[in-house]
Amino acid sequence: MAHRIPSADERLPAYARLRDALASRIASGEWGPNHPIPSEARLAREYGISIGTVRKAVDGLVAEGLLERRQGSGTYLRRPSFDATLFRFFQVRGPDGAPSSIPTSELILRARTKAPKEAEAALGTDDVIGIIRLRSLSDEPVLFEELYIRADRFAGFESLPDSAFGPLLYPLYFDRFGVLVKRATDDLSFGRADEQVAARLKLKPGDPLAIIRRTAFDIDGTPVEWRIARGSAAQFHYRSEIG
Amino acid sequence: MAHRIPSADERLPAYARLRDALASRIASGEWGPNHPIPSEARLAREYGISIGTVRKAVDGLVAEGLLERRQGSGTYLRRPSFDATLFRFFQVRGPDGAPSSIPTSELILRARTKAPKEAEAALGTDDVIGIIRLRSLSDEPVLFEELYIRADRFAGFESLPDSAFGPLLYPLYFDRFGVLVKRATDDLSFGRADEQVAARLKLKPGDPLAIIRRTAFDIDGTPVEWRIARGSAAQFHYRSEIG
DNA sequence: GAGTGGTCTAGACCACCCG
DNA sequence: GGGTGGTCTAGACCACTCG
Repeated sequence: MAHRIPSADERLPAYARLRDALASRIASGEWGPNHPIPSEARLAREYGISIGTVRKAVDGLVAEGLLERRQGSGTYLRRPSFDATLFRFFQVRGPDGAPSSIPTSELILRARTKAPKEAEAALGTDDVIGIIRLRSLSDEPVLFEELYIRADRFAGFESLPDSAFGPLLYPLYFDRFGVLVKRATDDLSFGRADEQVAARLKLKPGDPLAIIRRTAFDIDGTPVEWRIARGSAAQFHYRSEIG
Repeated sequence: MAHRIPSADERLPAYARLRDALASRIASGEWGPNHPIPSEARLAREYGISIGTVRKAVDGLVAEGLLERRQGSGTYLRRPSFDATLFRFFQVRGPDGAPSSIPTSELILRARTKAPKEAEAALGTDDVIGIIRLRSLSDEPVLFEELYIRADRFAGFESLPDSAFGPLLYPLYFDRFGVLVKRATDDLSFGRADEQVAARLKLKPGDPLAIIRRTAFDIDGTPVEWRIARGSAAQFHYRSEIG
């Protein structure tokens, strides 16, 4: 009975209170990426509830994608590994129909700046770091991306060495800044290329574009990144499963 | 211990075997839409396992969307009510920003026919009933739809009275033909309008189109419907949540 | 072999729904 | 009031991981 469950509505069931308590301990960064959270038996002892109830709380967090069980080893933070790549919107296949090669990323610009209106509205601040990237598959440009991340969460991002960047940003956010992107919303629409975008993507001005606007949220619900990505509509292809 | 759990791998855990057994009893139509399945206590007795294990099995089916618990009443089949409307891909808002009115549907054609190649590939048969609809919001045409459903699952569909049709087909499938659409895959891409589609949607030939191809599956995994829907790309808007 | 999560038991009491 | 699902207990044994 060591842990007080903080500020939880007393009427909530025990498993819900433990789930919330664990979520806030996770959000506070108490456990690193490869350090297991306390065992179920231990949590049961510490919170004075039974193991079955602890399991139900942990089940909830696992279902939410925050935790990951490893049998025989422990329960760990899940690395921010959900398939959030924007390439899922673009099907580029070789002549044999096989999925094409590994995406690459060319960093065009990175600087502390004032957010454009749309990004400011999404992030709730205009103090941001702006990033412009061109992303390619098999040396063919596919996506032109403009990103803004909150300066208060990513202090020093501008001065990271280029070598720190891989094709994916979210692992970098996590490893260097402790920002765990938990969810994102992608907004898809359709438009036409202006001169700048056309030049970057090797299209003609006026060519049809798929436009994706994304807002990504931290584990505590704070919006930490806003981006707009543009790619040729001709290459656009998206599969959505429902049910 | 009344029920034999049919042909289940003996090595599977008890909850998994019960889950599969219940799924196949559901698929066989043993319980109607407003008839509860046996209570948890009863299932525990009949299958010779404990209530906690029954709950875990039922939890799985609830998570899959097959069942729905109603506290104090029982556990029921979930009506096929997932939001599968293709209008979710098209944002049509009034000048005040409010979502626009109720979708309407104009039935243009309905006949037993031979499926086109793509539909045959998806359905595994070319013996189908074809349906062509034009769907509108606020009297403005938004979607031009071409559907094919398996003739063996929808015997007599051609001769339903027009009055049987509402804007949504899946409730009709369920109520009249016992076909419960459990999941579907939507494939989105962009293309250009041909003369026929342009005329129906009040566009110009060559105008950009959003094209959605859907395959819908029965509860037992059989593909029962394939459709292709086209709408103006300018109105296309889709929001996807990930995480 | 010690510790972890995975499965399972055989109950209990509660909140809720409905006839 | 009787039956239902919702929560919870206090254990058990197993399969797995890792030092």
